[in-house]
Amino acid sequence: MSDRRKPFPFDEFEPAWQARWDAEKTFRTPNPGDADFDAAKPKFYVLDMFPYPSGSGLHVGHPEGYTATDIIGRAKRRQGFNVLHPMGWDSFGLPAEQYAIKTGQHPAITTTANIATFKRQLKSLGFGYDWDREVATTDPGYVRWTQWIFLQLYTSYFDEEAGKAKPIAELEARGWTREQIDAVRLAFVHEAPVNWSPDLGTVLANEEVEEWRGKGHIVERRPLRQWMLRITKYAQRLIDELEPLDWPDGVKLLQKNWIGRSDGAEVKFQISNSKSQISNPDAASSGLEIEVFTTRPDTLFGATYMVLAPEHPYVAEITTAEQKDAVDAYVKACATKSDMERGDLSKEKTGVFTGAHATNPVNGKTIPVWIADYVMMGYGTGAIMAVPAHDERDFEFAKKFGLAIVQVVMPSVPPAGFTGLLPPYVENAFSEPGVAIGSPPIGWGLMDPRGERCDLNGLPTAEAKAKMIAWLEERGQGKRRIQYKLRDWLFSRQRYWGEPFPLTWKDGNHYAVPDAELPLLAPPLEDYKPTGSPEPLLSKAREWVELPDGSIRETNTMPQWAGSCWYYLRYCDPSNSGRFISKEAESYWAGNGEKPGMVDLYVGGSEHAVLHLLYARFWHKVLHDLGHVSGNEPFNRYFSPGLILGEMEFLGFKDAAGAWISFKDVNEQDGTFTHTTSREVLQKVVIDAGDLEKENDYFVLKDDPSIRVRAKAEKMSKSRGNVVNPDDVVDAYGADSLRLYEMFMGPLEQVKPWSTKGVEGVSRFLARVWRLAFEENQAGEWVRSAKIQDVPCTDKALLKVVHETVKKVTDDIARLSFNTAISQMMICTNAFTQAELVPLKEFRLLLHVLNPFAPHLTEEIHARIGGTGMLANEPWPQHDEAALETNELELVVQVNGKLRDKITVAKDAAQASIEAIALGTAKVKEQTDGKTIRKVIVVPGRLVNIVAN
RNA sequence: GGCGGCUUGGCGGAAUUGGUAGACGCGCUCGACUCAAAAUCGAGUUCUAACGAGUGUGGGUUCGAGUCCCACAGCCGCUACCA
Repeated sequence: MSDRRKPFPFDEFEPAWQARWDAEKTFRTPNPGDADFDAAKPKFYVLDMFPYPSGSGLHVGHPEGYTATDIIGRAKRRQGFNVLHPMGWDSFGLPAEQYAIKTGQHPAITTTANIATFKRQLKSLGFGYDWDREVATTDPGYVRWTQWIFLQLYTSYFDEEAGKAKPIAELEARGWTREQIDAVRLAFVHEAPVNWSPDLGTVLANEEVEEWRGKGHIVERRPLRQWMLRITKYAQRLIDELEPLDWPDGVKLLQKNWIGRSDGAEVKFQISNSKSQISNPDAASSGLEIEVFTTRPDTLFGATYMVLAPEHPYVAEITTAEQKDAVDAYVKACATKSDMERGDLSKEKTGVFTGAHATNPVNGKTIPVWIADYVMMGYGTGAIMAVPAHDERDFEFAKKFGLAIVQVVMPSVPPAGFTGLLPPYVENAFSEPGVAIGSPPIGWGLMDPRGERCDLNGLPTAEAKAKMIAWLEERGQGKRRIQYKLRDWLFSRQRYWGEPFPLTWKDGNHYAVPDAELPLLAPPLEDYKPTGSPEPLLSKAREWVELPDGSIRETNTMPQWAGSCWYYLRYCDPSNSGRFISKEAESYWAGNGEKPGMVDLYVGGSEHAVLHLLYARFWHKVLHDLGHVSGNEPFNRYFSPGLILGEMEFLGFKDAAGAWISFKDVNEQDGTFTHTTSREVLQKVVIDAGDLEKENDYFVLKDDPSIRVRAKAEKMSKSRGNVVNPDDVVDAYGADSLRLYEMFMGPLEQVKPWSTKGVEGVSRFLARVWRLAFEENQAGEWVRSAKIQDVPCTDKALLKVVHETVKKVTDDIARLSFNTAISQMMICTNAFTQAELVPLKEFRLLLHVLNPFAPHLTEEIHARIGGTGMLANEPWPQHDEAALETNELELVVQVNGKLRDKITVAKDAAQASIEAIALGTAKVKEQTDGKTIRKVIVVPGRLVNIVAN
């Protein structure tokens, strides 16, 4: 590789420029208070999602987003902004800990080594980061403030009336008891079934379960005492305050769906034969009530049975003696089932009758109470009223167990053959909105003992819902309820490599560690192996845990999310030891208040579009409520780059019998496919793109259609062996080529396959730019080209292309449309190549706009052709509008919408004369011959369309 | 099942508000240079011999549709018994 002749000497000048940017701190960002800070400059905060420094180093997916932000940052800087573009490390995490388990090496050592590799790689790509602001979530100086923020949550509660967090000191002043306060803290202790993984030795958040299961780890349900964060209090604000943000609609929707607001009602059902009643038949009035949540209170007249989750606390109480054995067996079976088994939709509904009955509050009817695992304890009240006619799941269940089905809604547009009476739904449930019927059933109102009647008949679903809720509320039988899917955030882990909770326990109470003692760091352990029991790893360090005054430390640690929830704040003031961010820095980087968010542009993978972004927004809102930050959102604009897939591969072909024969080895020299299992050569076929014909998702060889070759791009992965290492690309083609290629592949947000040939293409383009300025002499040295001359540009067409390029590149950068910007610069370069001579001034304009994309190459050329200073410090160029103007325009002439001819007219030609010219051309006459001209449409500067028939 | 996205040459993709479909790059073909090759430079390249046809399929709106509307199909992503 090293003796391969380079098309331009990037291997010499790229490291030199990187060293110079480092030494001169070219991309250092002045903060308020610094000597070189200029308050008049507007701020621009462009942020990358910081990486987890894994052992395998940078992946080509990383530079995709990083190059995009680097281009924006460099351009904005030259456009007069004070640009904050920092980088850091999300350095807590499981892999370093698992490595420690294997080797006994402290995770900090592994982490430091990995960070060094990542940093070297990032620098080799020439990114203009302000490395003075580098942060790592594992730094003691950072942990300290992560713990401090946790204590802010711990010492706050959510004031429902104000709709915001407030310090618990206010409650203490009001004389609240410790117990009352602990019940409302934003960080609280909760005993609940959680996802425990014995082999990882930790509890996982619901959201993380599938990820780790997928990697082959065991995850089971267990009731454990855990720390939780009360994010559910912010559910509504997390929806509402999303609205003004400049995020992709898809991501906003994803967050909204995750929070999952449902509007409905809570309805009370009286249990008519709970044990307490059975033992004391007179105590009917104090009978047990069970609340259900429903989004369709309008269907209450159609509720024919009730279902409780197997874990529902009243199951044991209401179950009759006859049903006890069956119920116990069912509950036990559900408890041992994994979530996966329970969630399997394809399986049949199961359930058991409890023997109990409930009274439907609207019609006094007695309905049976069942338990079934299709009702979840974690959502709503863990109990439902079943309306089989109007809910698919209830319908399926009722069918299976022979329960009554009563229709109470009919479609607004009755189906064909509808008689007007009730054809009980026999095929499917009708779950869409419609019109209420049978609510109440005919004649029923007269029989109501209290003379109360809730008549929904004839009302459309929305109105029927509202009326029913009002009716229930009036009688205390239920109330409107808004339910969210979002659950409180399980915040504790039992790992070693995470922030310890700054808390101690004494006599069953928890206490905050005093601020002066932060950061509270975990002690080194000799053995990092999980204990196998849910006891946190830190509990092994007895000396650390047991304090002289008899209290003990909390031994849980925080999840990896903790550090990434606020790192964007720390970059604004990374070394402040007195505050997590100074007031001045916060107020400057938060902006002028026109926009809710602090970060102007946030770029990072969509795998974080729900959790990380939601968690960071939650923390930011709490800090905002407590007066620590001025805006209520962290990220104004968010953008996620599309995944880069591996190179397209030829995977196999179909044999005569139609069976897929897979092969991995294609000998490109003789074009033979080798069968992977037998290793014998099956057939000789030359694979050549031109020989292939597309057919569905595979290709057919033109001369032998029986042989099919499938081309497919797949995710990069070690097991597939299609991972591209950025270091190799930089070695072979240079950093500028890698940067440019990743931006040229296609729209930033799109999923796209890697192509080595594509890298060669952009590398050739950069070489062409280089050769505009230099030519190689006999000695193999690059000397200034004779074509490049410091003379005024007399070539109007060339001047036009150059200024079009300045304009388009400027616009495209703002639109994040880098692929089209690059294409325009290629057009410009081709124009220079074909020109007689290269006028220096115009050539410099190209270098200026190419600079953010290919910073090394452009700086090198600039310096070698006598430029002073660095392009990076030059103001951004402006295009000359006059150069874009032309005297003549080419117009398209269409007849009936079809292109027939082209005409050239003066720029300011009158419409009438354009029409006359268009109608007069030979081709138009030919097309309109014998027809009547009905209409002539002239679109100025574009076309003429003649309508004739 | 639900929600979202996508579908344009041999390939990646362009067409910002409805106005020349296929920019730019890859690949391929031919030519120049070379003993030869690589590199480089130049010409060509949607399909079709041509008339014409053509942006997943069928319909609609419009002088004009890749772009807007309706229906359908295929692919990808997320989510999942959320009452």
